[in-house]
Amino acid sequence: MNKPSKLPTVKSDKDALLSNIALLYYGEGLTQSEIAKRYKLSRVTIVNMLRDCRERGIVEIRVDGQHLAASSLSRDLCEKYGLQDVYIAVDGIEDGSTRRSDKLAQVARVASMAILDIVEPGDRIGVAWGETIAAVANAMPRNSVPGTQVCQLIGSQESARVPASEICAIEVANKLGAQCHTLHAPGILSSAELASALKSEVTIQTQLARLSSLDMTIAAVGHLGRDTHMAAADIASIAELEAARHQGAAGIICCRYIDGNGQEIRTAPYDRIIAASINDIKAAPKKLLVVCGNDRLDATRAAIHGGLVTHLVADRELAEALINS
Amino acid sequence: MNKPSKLPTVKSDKDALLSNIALLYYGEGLTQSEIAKRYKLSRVTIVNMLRDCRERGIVEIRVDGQHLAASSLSRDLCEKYGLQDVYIAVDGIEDGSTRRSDKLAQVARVASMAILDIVEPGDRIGVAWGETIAAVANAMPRNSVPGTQVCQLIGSQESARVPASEICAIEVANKLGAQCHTLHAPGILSSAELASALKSEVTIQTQLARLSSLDMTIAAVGHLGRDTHMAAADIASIAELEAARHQGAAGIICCRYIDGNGQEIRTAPYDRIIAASINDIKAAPKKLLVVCGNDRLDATRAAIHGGLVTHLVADRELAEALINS
DNA sequence: CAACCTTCTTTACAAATGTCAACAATCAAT
DNA sequence: ATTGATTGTTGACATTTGTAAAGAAGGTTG
Repeated sequence: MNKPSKLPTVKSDKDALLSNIALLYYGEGLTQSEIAKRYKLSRVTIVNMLRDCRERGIVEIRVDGQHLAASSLSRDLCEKYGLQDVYIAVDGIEDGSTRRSDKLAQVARVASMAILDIVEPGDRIGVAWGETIAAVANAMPRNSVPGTQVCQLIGSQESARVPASEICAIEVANKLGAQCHTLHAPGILSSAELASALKSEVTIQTQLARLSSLDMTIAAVGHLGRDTHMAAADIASIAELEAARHQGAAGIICCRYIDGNGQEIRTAPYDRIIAASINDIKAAPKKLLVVCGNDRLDATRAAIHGGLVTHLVADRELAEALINS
Repeated sequence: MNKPSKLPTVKSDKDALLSNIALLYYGEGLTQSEIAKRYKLSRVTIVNMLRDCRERGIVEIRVDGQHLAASSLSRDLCEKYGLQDVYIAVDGIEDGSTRRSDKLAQVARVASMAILDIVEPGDRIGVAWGETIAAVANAMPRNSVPGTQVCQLIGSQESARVPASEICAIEVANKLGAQCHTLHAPGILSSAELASALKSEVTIQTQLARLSSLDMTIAAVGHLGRDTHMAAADIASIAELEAARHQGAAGIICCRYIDGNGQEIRTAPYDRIIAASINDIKAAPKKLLVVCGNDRLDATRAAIHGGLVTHLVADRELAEALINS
């Protein structure tokens, strides 16, 4: 009466089985042994299947962003700075003993949930570059949003600390199931002339033009200290950073200096850089800024004042500092 | 330097903490003890918090519907019957030893994932009534879809086996964060005259009118056996069911009889019923049918042939029977 | 046929988790 | 101040889970 085939194991029939087992475990709350009995498999197999489910994104565990942005601190910050949403990563211990990497990981994780809250189908999303952005890309769960595009905001550049710029963009795109527009140019060139020439190449021009019509940006903000990402990636020299600081630079966003009011400061290596402009960012209706660490207090305020932020993700200490300043 | 308040515990600051802990546990993969240490709480507290997170929908564990509809059986059924998607619940043991309640629970769980796949923001969704629908409502995770409305398809009626019709609709609405339009009338009246009078009441008329412009329906299909839901809920008598069967009724959907081709059979208690019409269902562009059990084979085929189904959720045995028939 | 790969099983053990009961601290309000 | 409710803690315990190692079964390939 049934088909004679013993095991109907065409390729992805396995997927269907995995999903069903995931439902029993995560949904119904059955124990692994119960499931094993039911399907006449060993418990070890069930364990492996469940791991598979998580790794392959068949089950997706996500945290509701609304709740992350629900604290009173969040609301206070929204009001004080005119932001749309503020998501706060709260790290347990107050005495600063948490390592920066732990803190950053948590901020990144919160950011990744915030992103899923903010992104809408069809959005064109600009992704910047840096330690923070890399952490965010890494933390994002696989969760497609139909019709999205991801654009790389900063030219490709190697850095000891961080995967290259296009790697970040591609990872975000993969996680979102988005089409990815990479920027086929280095982030920094040796002379302004060369940069300028490159920018007039049709292909590059097209890529840069796209950045002026973004729906959303995901960026971090850097400080001007000597261990800043700009220096670590050989984009700016220590001397240039020093000079920028003297001209009032309070922060770095998308490899561009901004002053305390968020206005752009076009000083070296400004014209050797290939990246989205401050105006490109400003033009996007949704602008997510992800920041971790009190040393970025001024930079964060600057970015906000400059209209470069609509949604903020920060750690609790920074958030408190923002309120109290 | 900081605010003097010892614990910034305004109402939902706790939610923010819960989310963060959920992220560490589910996202980062930290162990409960590690989290407890980090936040200086006891492990028991963490356990409780995580339970809270799940119960309150702060973490949401969902299974990707695509994978549920990925088996070759699904694809075969889509092709054979011209359906858009078929989701199959695969219960472990083949010898039929699985209790119907277990099987139904699994089908319902699969259905609830399917629903999340199918529903789009702004949809007006009709929800029918019965054992199956109740199970689906129960299995659905809390997952809001913006701008959705839920409409009760069948008037309110008590039944020993199943929570009343409006309860099902309301539960689905709650889970989807949808506005809920209940039907303020009994499902069955003692006479056609009374039913007719009631249907001309403006309020009822408005409610019924809404049902002709649904974006999606969620229904099950009943058989004509004597333990059918229609009888259990005192909507149709055994005699009436018998009569309907003689007139060729092959199934019941939304308290309406349909013949083997899915055409409506307007026999008793047809005109004493207050519920959506077969045409209302037919008019919806997305029609999800949830069925469990081989005894509904004919009824399911009938509903499909009548154009009352675009998406199907079924258990594996039924799915195989549909393929082999 | 033999070698090999993949997949699942069994067994065993260590670690993590859920749960209980009894107890402390805090806060509100009588 | 006493009472009660809430919230979290401790310690103890049984269960569940993750993981490793060794082997069986089936299919593929040279």
